[in-house]
Amino acid sequence: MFYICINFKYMNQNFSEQEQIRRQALEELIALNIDPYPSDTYEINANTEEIHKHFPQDNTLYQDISIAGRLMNKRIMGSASFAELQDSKGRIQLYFNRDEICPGEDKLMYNTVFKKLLDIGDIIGAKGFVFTTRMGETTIHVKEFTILCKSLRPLPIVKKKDGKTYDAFTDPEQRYRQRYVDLIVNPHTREIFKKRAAVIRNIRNFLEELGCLEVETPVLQPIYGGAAAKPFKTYHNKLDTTLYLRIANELYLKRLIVGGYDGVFEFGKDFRNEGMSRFHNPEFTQMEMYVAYKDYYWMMDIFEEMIEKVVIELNDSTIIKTGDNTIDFKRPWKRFTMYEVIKHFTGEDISEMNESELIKLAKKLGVETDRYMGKGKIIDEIFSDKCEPHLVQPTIIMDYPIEMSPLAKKHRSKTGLVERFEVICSGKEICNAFSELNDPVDQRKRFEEQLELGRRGDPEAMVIDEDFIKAIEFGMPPTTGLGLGIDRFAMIITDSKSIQDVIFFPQMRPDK
RNA sequence: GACUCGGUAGCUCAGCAGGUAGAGCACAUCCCUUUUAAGGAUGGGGUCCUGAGUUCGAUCCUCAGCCGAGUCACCA
Repeated sequence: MFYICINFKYMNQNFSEQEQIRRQALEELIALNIDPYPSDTYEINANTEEIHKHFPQDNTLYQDISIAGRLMNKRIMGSASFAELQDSKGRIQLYFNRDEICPGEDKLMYNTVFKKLLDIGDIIGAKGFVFTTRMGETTIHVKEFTILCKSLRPLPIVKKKDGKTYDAFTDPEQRYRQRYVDLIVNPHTREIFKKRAAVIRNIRNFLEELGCLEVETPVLQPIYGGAAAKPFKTYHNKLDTTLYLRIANELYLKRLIVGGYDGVFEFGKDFRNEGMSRFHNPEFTQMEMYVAYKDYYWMMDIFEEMIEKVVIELNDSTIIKTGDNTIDFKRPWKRFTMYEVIKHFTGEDISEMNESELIKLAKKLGVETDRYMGKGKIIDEIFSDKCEPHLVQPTIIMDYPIEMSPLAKKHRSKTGLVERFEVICSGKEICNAFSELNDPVDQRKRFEEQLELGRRGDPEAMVIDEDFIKAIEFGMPPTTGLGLGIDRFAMIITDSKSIQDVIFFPQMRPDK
């Protein structure tokens, strides 16, 4: 009669059979005086990547190794068995032989501990030597193993053969909600986040070499500003005041330029209480930088240089395949003014148009407008709708209408425009930059125009930041600033379809 | 927010004119001293997303809800 002894303790707790069995194995280990969660350091002197890199060529190496990782597979063949160990670098096969694990009469470590009590997902340490099996696979001949952590939940087992993947753990919801499982089981996911980290590291190095100071500014702000967006609102009890989670870093970073730094930058989370999509997560990472005594032309050059360098560093080439597009980041990129690019894609010269003519044009082009949209916003709509999606290669679009850029400096020669540029790539904006407005009188006027837009109903109109005006009344040197969406850029670099693929824990509805 | 698709075992999925479910992997028992997604045999495992309705009977049909994915709309 078939019979499994399941401990009563676990019967009524809604554990699945596999969870019950693992909990029982845990108890049996304890009963055998084996600590399933030992605290000592486990000394390691090899990793899977190194072994695979050097071993078959020089088989005198790795004859006395100690390695640790997660058990990902077990193939028991009687008194000789194979398993797979996964560490942070990759995987390697382990060979277990009963009489070597247990040289004496007592075969417990092999027959019971290895064969029965060790499960896929457990973390173990192994000591032994590396050899090549008859099948030609580099393998660790294990002479001794140690349980470092018992796993109580079964892991999805992804298998591969001839480049085909079986039983892949692919359900996006589960991958995002249980990112730890995704990371264990899908090596590609770990690579994406290493690349993301490398993007940030390379940008940071570049900016430090440029002489900029990395700074941190408040996330909790009494007045949000620096962008057109809806904020998250929160409350500080002791101060009895409403605070907002920042939507941009801009106004604080410019205060630091007022304070006398020549260049500052910040990698920061910004928060926008708006829709979510594969391009939008409520919290996202932005790098903003401000450099004194420079203008937006200088920034265009520096940004091109920085991105080209980062792409080469990560990719060994300036060419990146992303989605259906092949993008070449090689300098110099094409540069157009906004009016030029609109003329190019719509055939319309809008440079002399007033608001009502623009509304008429938008209608003609099938671009929706709202009552509260000002001239700048309508132009932006036309651009976003009719031009942006066509711009695949990195392209600098410059000289924006003044109405949609309340923090940018008036253009030195073109009336009605500001010295602002964006870089569009793969149909999406990846950065936004200007010659910063440092005329406090003009700045106050611009804020007031925003108030007017707010009165007309624009939910994203900016509010006046009196302290910021005060700061620039003390005098801010001519400055150029730039914001780079790190998530969006990481999507391009890692060929990810969704922003959720480049954020470890994307925002999800609470799990029910 | 609108539309489309989906939610069945730990994982990947099948199923059904409406008669309370299947496969592979994983798991368990036994056999097996170099196997390669995958040795052999046997076996256990499911509130078929939730709730209501239709029905003798619903995993399946209807309605509502929850969650997710994709497309579109807005912000980066």
